[in-house]
Amino acid sequence: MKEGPDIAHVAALIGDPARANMLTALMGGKALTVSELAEEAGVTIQTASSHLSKLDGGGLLRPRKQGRHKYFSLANDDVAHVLEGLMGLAAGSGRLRKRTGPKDAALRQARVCYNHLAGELGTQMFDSLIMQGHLVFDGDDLHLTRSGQAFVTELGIDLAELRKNKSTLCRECLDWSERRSHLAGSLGRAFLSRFEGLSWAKRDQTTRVISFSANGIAEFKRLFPAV
Amino acid sequence: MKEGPDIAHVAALIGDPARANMLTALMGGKALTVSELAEEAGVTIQTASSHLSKLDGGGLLRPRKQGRHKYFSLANDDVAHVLEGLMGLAAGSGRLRKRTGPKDAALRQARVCYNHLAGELGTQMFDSLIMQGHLVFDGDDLHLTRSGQAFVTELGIDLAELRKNKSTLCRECLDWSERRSHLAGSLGRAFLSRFEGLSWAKRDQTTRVISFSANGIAEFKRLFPAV
DNA sequence: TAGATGCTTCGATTAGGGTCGAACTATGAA
DNA sequence: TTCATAGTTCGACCCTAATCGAAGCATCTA
Repeated sequence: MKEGPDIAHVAALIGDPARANMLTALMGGKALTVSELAEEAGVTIQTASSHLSKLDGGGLLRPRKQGRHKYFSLANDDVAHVLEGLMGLAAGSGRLRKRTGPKDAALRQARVCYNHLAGELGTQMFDSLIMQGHLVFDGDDLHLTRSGQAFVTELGIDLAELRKNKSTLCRECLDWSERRSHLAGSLGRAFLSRFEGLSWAKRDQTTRVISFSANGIAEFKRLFPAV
Repeated sequence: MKEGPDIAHVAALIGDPARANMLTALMGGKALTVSELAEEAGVTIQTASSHLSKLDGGGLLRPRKQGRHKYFSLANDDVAHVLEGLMGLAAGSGRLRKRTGPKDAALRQARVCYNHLAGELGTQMFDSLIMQGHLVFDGDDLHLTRSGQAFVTELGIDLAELRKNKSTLCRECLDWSERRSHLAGSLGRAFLSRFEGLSWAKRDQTTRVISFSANGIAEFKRLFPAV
């Protein structure tokens, strides 16, 4: 009847509670096994298996077999982007899964969004990088300037290694809690893993919260002063 | 079980074919009545009414009563943004509702995305505005420069009037066909309606196609030269 | 007031899909 | 080879939600 892509099918895939739980869990960035995702979703392994094959069929996931384990992660940044958008809508219409608790505050401050830093600190980092001229918009794309290249290298990130990766280096991602952009792409990932490597930050394994050490937050504020 | 917004509920709302058809129709930007939407979705009026109250309850729609008619439009740009994102995913996974036909080509060239110009011409306009320095990124937000203000005023757009509106003036919106940004926000709307006012462009009432006149396309290319 | 039109509500039907138990396949360990 | 663990497939059950007819409410026209 109508032209254009079949939006209902994808949305229906995300629309089942069990599958939505799995996808939300995968927003943590870590690849998870079928059993782990079953646990997350609160269903049996058979059910989870069925859901995962549907999600995979819809192009939302990227499966990888390793021995007798099967790992799933989100297919790409676009998927993560849409999921964040949906979270924004859900949060906007005032529906939270649980009442706002202390954990939510932590989530708002710093959380992982499919591998990179999101929340207040995420947007602060993004704004600061722009303001310092390390990152500029080139039309629609984000571009790391010469000064930016020096900056990240100084921090101990291997740019040459990152560029080998076929995925985009810099990319903006909309934050559902902040309603502002933060940095995604392989550079976004690299930042977060560097913070972890320096022991500035640590991911909670079950929630998506990222907790910074006292020293870590100080170093962070030094590198990325608020605008 | 998990923290964060209830993504499944919103996604499930979009995930029903009838509702997805309605939302897609509303991406055209025009407010539509219950009966019109029922027609679009291919269901009876009762069914449509039920669907619409659910969508409204989920915060996706903005209803307005006018006499014995009830008009619905999308609640805001965020909703349109998520829908475009979903279309991108659906298109990416190779699912089109119908085989690609001649109408699709027209859709790719210029279509309406919830009120503003999308497609090739949309991204061309956006890139051109950036390149000419009429539009700049200010952190995460888009900003109309002094030269840009002169530019749009010259074109006959009343900026003072637009600013009275509470919604954002400039905003970027990701295009599912082009995978690039185009201009949304009240300025984006104003551009499109100005093009219509000047008889440069005309919207098809049933599809989302925007057709430019020969003169219109010439003026457009003059104002927004390709980069 | 009477009639027509647009929409909502109620109730009954029905189909699609989520769920899990049980059986089966595949990989790894001993 | 034998056992254990991870995941898939099959089949049956069951529940939600989409659907529409019929009746009711609201608004406009004459």
